[in-house]
This record gives sequence, C-alpha cells and structure tokens, in this order.
Amino acid sequence: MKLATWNVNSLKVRLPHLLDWLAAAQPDVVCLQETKLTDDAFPAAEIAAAGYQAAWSGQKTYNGVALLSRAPLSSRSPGRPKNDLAPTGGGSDDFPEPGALTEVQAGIPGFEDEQKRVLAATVDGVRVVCVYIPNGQAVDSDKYHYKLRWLGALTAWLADELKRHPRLALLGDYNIAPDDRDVHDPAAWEGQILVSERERARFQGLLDLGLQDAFRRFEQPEKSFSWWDYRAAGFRRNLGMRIDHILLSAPLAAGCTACVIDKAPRKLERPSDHTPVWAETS
DNA sequence: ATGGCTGCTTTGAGCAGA
Repeated sequence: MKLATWNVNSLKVRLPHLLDWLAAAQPDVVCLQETKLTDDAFPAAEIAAAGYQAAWSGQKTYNGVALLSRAPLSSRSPGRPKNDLAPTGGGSDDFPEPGALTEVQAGIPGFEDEQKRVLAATVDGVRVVCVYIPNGQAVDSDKYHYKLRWLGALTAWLADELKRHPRLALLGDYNIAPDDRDVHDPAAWEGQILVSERERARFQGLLDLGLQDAFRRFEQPEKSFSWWDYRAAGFRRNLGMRIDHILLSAPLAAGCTACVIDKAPRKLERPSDHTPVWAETS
C-alpha cells in the first residue's frame, strides 16, 4: 500500500496538480491538508473521475483535511460523492470492499475544536489518520499553547486508537521539524517555532506510542525537506524544513520498503509550498 | 538587517502561513 501526504495550500488552486500527481504517482491512499474549502465545494466528482473515493472535513479560508483512496473499478461510482460518515456502496464496515474508506472520523473525539484538522478512516485494515497540526505562530503565543494542548489530545487519542488498530499510520503536516537535520539552518532556527524543545518533545511523545518515522528508516539525501518558503527563492536555494511526516506503527514499519519526498510538484508553476511525501508498506 | 510570497477575504488591506 502506497500512502501519501500533501499539504496542498488550497485544493481549489492545486486541483490540477493533484490530479496530475495522482496519475503519475499512483498512490493508494492520500492525506491532504489545507484544502481551504467548505464541504459543499469539495471537488468530489473530479477526484472520483481520477479513480479515487474521498472523505473530507473542511471549513472556509483555513485548514481543511481530506482522505483519498484508490477505488477498484467495481466500486467506482462517478457523480456520487461519498463523504461516507454513513458509508454507501462500499460494503458494510464488517466486509468493506477493497480500498473502501470505513469508520470515518473527523476531529479528535472529546476535544472541542472548530478548526478542521483531523480525519481518520480505515482502509484495507490500516487505520489512516490525516492531521494538519497547528502551526503555533510564535513560541509562547496563544497559538503555541493551543498547538501543545492539541498535540496532547492527539497523543492521548492515538494511544487508544492503537489498542484497537495495531496497523496505524499517522500522516500529515506536523509543523514540527523533529531534528536539526530537518532544518536548513539549525543555528538560525534554534528555539523558534517548528523546532522548539516543547514541540519536539511532543513529536517524541508520538514516537513513544510505538510509531516510527518512515523517512528515517532509510538512507536519505542530505538536506531533505518537504516545505520551502515562497519568499526569497526558498526552493531554488533549498532553504527548507522537513515538517511533513509519515509515522507508522511497528507492524506497518516492519513492512515499509520505501519512503520518499517527491519534489516534482514543487517545481511546477504556482506550486504549493509543501511537496508530497509517500511511503510504501507491504 | 529586513523582508522577501501566496491564498484568502462580503475587494482590498490585513491576516495567516511556517
């Protein structure tokens, strides 16, 4: 199963890039962040025409997450958007069709949050959790404390999810660079947002659940990043950060054969500031 | 040293992103 994550920074603007990338990369499951679309505006028909069923949870202007799953020919039904909090046509949750998104959950249960940042679903026995972790803006700001509180709630919920779903993958924009290797200029960024000690401790808290950073299971090029600032020619100069991650529970990590940052979409005209990351698991 | 770009917003300057 090829699992991918991509912060598209407006699905309305980036839909052509997404459709091209689905055709080129052929992922089985895709987690999208920053769709910035209300639910009624989600481009379900275009995505269905590309062979993917979808679930989504959005809002106006900010945030917004979605899950795509490559649907086998038999269960494709173009023109019937299937945001299946109440699944239709994918079989029952007990006997889902291959590729079906079941047990769809938006948000962290019990954590009040108007911001649409979490979407989980089960696909072929894998619990896939798509997250857009808060940015935090500046260390010790209100948004920073919200980020830390949010990560605490996520971690507590995932501890529970892992009991029921030993095969679990957590993908998304974490807004945390876990290590100095993941920062173009660690000295300049020391103690700043995305790299502060408390943020990195929360990332470690996710690893302490038994999750593993798929990217670091393999030898990787130096200065591998997943986001580059639009300003100051960040991409051309490779002034980036690795803040988009795929964490896998032990059974999935054991069967993981590759994890790659695909820089191709970042080279296109009018790109997202993030580029896709994918992992292949058996 | 600073800000540098992009997307969005009841449209136009300000916010947010990271």
